[in-house]
Amino acid sequence: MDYTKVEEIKDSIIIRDIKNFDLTHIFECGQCFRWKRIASDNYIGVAYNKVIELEKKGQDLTIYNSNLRDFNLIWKSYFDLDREYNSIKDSLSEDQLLKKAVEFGHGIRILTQEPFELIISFIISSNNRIPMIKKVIDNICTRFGERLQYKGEIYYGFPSIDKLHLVTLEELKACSAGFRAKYIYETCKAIYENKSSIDSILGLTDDACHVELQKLSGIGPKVADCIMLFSMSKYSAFPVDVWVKRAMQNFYLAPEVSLKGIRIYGRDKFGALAGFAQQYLFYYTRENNIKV
DNA sequence: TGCCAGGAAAAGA
DNA sequence: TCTTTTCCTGGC
Repeated sequence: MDYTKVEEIKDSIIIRDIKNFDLTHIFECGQCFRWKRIASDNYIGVAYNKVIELEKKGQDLTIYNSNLRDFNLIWKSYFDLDREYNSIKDSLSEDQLLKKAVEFGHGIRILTQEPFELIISFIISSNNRIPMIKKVIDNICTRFGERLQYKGEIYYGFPSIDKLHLVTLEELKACSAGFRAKYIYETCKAIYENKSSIDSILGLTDDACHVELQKLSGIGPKVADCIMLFSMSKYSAFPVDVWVKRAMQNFYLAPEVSLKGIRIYGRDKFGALAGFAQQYLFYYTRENNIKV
């Protein structure tokens, strides 16, 4: 457990002595798209149809617009607070490059986000840049999500499958999804018609989950790895995007090794902690703009 | 204007 | 099975 205690104080909760927790590291490491930076120690975002505001002061984290019930039900697992990141970091730091990456992104935590939201979000991420991904997701939420309020501002939750499967291909295109609109449309249909049940995918082993996710339209190896890592607690996933590819080819492998080969090597090298290793590597190489 | 970034699907070898 | 081409959008 990476905190000592939780207190509820009128519409907010305070988590004391929180360890391995940095808002910037968590929200800027490419795993989520719906958090808005107010300041380095202050973010507002929407998850599980709730708006919350986070503020980190010293070693304490305050979650505004929440309560103890939601903390136990949602936020404790969302922020992966029961996990001791020190042991993960110590283990990964035996590798010299990883040691640097871990020091750089010392406050990263892997979130447990909503699987359906992540399936759609990472379909949108394919061949797409982060600002554009955020814009498309925002368009979808604004048009089809539940309307929420906080401090007089309007926010929108991510639409449920019950809502999104009714949306037409044209409406999805109008959200600037481009060629991915068709993938979203088809995947929503498949999930809604229960050809592919999210709950049953959740129960699979990591390898079976990776295979099963790729049966959905618009999901290949990288997107499947992201979904299982960021929403299904399957930590042997090793998403290989252009940044991780650069890092791996630069520091561990020959330049001609394929994406598939890089994934196999990463999972073999880092085992059950591959997903954590990938996150530290991704954040380190992207923030430092390490290319070649 | 043209070119680039960014993964999956479909076509080709 | 592996490799190449096409898809869409915003920014330079």
